[in-house]
Amino acid sequence: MAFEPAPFDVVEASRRVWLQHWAPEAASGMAVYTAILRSYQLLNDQVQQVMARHDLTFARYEVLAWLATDPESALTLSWISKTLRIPPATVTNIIDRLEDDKLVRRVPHPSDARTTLAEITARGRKVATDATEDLNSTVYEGIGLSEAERNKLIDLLAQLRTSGNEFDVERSEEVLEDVTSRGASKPRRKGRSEVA
Amino acid sequence: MAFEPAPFDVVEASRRVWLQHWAPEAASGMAVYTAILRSYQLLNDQVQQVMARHDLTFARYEVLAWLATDPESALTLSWISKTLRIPPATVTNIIDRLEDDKLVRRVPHPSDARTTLAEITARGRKVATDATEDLNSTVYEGIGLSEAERNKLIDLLAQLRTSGNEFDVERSEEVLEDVTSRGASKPRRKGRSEVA
DNA sequence: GACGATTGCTACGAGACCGAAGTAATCTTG
DNA sequence: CAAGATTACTTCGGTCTCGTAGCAATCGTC
Repeated sequence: MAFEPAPFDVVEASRRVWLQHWAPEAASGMAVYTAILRSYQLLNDQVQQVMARHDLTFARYEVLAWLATDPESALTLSWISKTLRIPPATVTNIIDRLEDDKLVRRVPHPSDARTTLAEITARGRKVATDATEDLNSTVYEGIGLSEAERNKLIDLLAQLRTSGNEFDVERSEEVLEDVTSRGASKPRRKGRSEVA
Repeated sequence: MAFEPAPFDVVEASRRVWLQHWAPEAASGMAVYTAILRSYQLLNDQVQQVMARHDLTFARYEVLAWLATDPESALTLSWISKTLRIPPATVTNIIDRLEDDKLVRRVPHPSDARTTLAEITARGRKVATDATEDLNSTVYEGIGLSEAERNKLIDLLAQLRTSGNEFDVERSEEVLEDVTSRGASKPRRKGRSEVA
């Protein structure tokens, strides 16, 4: 289960191969994708080790963490599917597992009989908190860049995501205000659970 | 199969949640991971669509592409496993599938009876070339950043990977020279297939 | 207010992925 | 040169994932 370093920098190797063997004009794009892929593998491996300690997968944790910080402690399955970009069938499976472990409960939606709410249990909240603290100290705080470099990286990736339409650029700001105001005393215009 | 944008920027939303609800000191690290994850999802989706057109998965393509540019047209399974960081059992499975499709052939190693070489076939080379051209034009050339920004991004991710020991930093340079000289007339000190 | 379109979720099945254990060949060390 | 350790690969079994199809509720439109 230990993470073994590759014998050399595969991103740089690929870049050189692309420059001399394939298409030079695609080399930087290829290197971006490969660098993102391998950075993802690196971090994902660490994340998974943390998740294993809490009997979770990252997908299950993600759902749990969003539920834990939701003011209603409940979200619709379709909201989860769209926001975390998890196919509906996979959401069903994830909620099934979380329910098996008593971390979440299915609740019918009060006004729309088609939709189901996932509601976090006290036990689920505890697991979410524990796993988050573990993640924070084990992985997130140890990512090896300065604060300025991290912000630059986050910014460049935001540009990449924006240009690739990874999220609804038009409406994002508006929804973000709503998310940010959670827990504050002022009433929110529209419940998060209703966004879907 | 169409890629649906998330309703808002989940990276930025998570960052705000971390700042106000969890641990502020872990917020930038969390945002880095989430940004990498979602950038990966964005690009991976595009890559997979290309792969599907060529009856490949990305893992199978990656193996094929390395074989296609190897001077011997052959690599040991263990080299593939270590370099592309694919577990041995998965390499076996990948080579099985590639062999089913006649894109690759298993060949015994000339001097070590334990090791097996995967050798690319003419058909495999054609598929690798077609898929690469498709990938280049469909995904890699269309990544939305300037050349300077791409290089900055590649550089930051290289720092991240270096600090996380994603590859053997000590020996990487030496091996890279070897990789780069492939196809050149001068004899290489040591065959790539022998690196393992 | 009825009917077609849409939305929300689930059941099913196939495939990718990979940990662990097993087999076989090679290396190491005395 | 004979164990014992190591290396290379495969087999097996389990989990996660997700495309497709189906069902049920709701919405939109005339």
